Amino acid sequence: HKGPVFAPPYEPLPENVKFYYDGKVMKLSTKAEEVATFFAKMLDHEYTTKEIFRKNFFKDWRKEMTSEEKSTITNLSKCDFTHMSQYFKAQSEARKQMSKEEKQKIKEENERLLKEYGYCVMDNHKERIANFKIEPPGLFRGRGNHPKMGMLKRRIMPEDIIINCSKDSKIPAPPPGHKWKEVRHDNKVTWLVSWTENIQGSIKYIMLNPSSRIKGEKDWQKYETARRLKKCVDKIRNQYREDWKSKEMKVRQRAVALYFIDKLALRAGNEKEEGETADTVGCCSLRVEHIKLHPELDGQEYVVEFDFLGKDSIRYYNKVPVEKRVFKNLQLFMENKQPEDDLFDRLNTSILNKHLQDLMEGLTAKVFRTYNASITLQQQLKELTNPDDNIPAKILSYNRANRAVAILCNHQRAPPKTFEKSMMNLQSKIDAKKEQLADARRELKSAKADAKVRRDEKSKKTVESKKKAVQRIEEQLMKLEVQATDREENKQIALGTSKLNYLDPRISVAWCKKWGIPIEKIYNKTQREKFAWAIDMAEEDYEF
DNA sequence: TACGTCACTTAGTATCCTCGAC
DNA sequence: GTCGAGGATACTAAGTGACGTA
Repeated sequence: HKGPVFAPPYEPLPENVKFYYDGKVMKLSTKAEEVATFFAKMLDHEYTTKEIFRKNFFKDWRKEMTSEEKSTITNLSKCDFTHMSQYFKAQSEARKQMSKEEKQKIKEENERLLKEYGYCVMDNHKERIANFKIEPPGLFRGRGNHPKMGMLKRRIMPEDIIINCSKDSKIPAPPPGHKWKEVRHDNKVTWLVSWTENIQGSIKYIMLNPSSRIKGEKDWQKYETARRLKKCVDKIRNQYREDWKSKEMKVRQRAVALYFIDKLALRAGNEKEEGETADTVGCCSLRVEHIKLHPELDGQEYVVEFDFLGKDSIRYYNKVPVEKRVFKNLQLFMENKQPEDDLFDRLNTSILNKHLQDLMEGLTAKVFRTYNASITLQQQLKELTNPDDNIPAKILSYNRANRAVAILCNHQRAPPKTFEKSMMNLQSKIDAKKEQLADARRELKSAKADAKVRRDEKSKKTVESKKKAVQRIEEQLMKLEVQATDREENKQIALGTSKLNYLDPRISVAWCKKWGIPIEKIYNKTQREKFAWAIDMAEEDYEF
């Protein structure tokens, strides 16, 4: 491979773009100016109003200032970035207004870059690289209530980069005047380039595209492990139900946690360093404050109410009736504890996974998510597909099955910004269609009356054609209404994540083959590339 | 067993691009 | 031909889990 593509160097602002401090123009040093532009570019974002963001930003910004600047600029509220912000807005507007030729030129440059840096050769195969561009400097945007939001993500230099390539290959050349941090030849790992990021101190990697052999094989293995779980899941379920009665607290907690992971598809819940990241939890890290026990709720017995922030600070809210034994155990686990105490104080993911390893080779907590997602898709497809339906209706059924999985896995999205508007557009289409239908019905009625009087062939024919028109409009109306329901149901649900990461693609391929649905209706180009192995492999009788 | 490091998968959002309606 | 909605893609954060060491 040719190594990474670095972020373009900073281009100082034109002289006429001003920064003001305390109402007065101030010329910033290049370094300080660059960081200021990061903030200016985000000025419209809610982030820049948040106390933590501002504090972190200001602290890191000051580190980039000259001592003179440092002594002048002491208060972020006195900084005026609006002129800079306007400049960037104008720039992006200008970019949109560019001529076709200019746009074409940029496109060609991108293609050239992709051609040169976007591929590597692994085991004699040319493979696409996923992210060959190094992340540019900017302000860290954590998700949720992140304590480090606003910190400066520093610029990555060749001197930060570790190159991994085979011994006998041509070693990528660093940019002129620079050196790599290290060149190594480790064929036990899949990454080509790595560097350490300065916010969390974690390592970032450049790896291959999902279409590559190495990723595809891994993906396939993942689903094979989930299929092995299918064979022993009944035994495991019986086992944990037995364990609810165990004399040992640790075993009981393990069994209840596993029940949640299995039934609700919760994530494992590794421990996190406090204060380093947003406060989110998974199953093993649930705290007492995250659940409420209702001996009875809305006519159901033994209901557990979950309310916590999971990965990416996405809220998990669910009221679940559980078995009496689970309920009693939870009461026991919560005895004499504070809200901020761990629910499963004798348990962590390492203990749980060691136990799972004993039950089945290669079994870990996350396998349950894959298994339950895929098995749900298969069942739902069986249930929802109506053989007599046409292709669009069958695809709707597929989406419904997909949605059931997304709900199980709690895959959410922010409602699209244009959602209300597009919903209103659709509604006005529906209203118009309804009026059209009323008109058509009226016409039909008068045609019928007319035919009764005249009793001739011509008026009979008119009745028939008016009848057909009504039918057609009714169908169109129904379609629109289905579309509206579909969109409404999808408002806050993201289907993509489960499709890409949890659903054995062979189930979908088999379903397409069985019902004569073109695979392109289910998977777009990228997805077909990623799932090429499954499209090759699965026949219509494939069973997960 | 606690802890840190490392490698890899999973995740939502921002931005780009395409295609159909007008 | 223009415009905007929505799908595709790019981006990178945030998880999981293995492993080595004390």
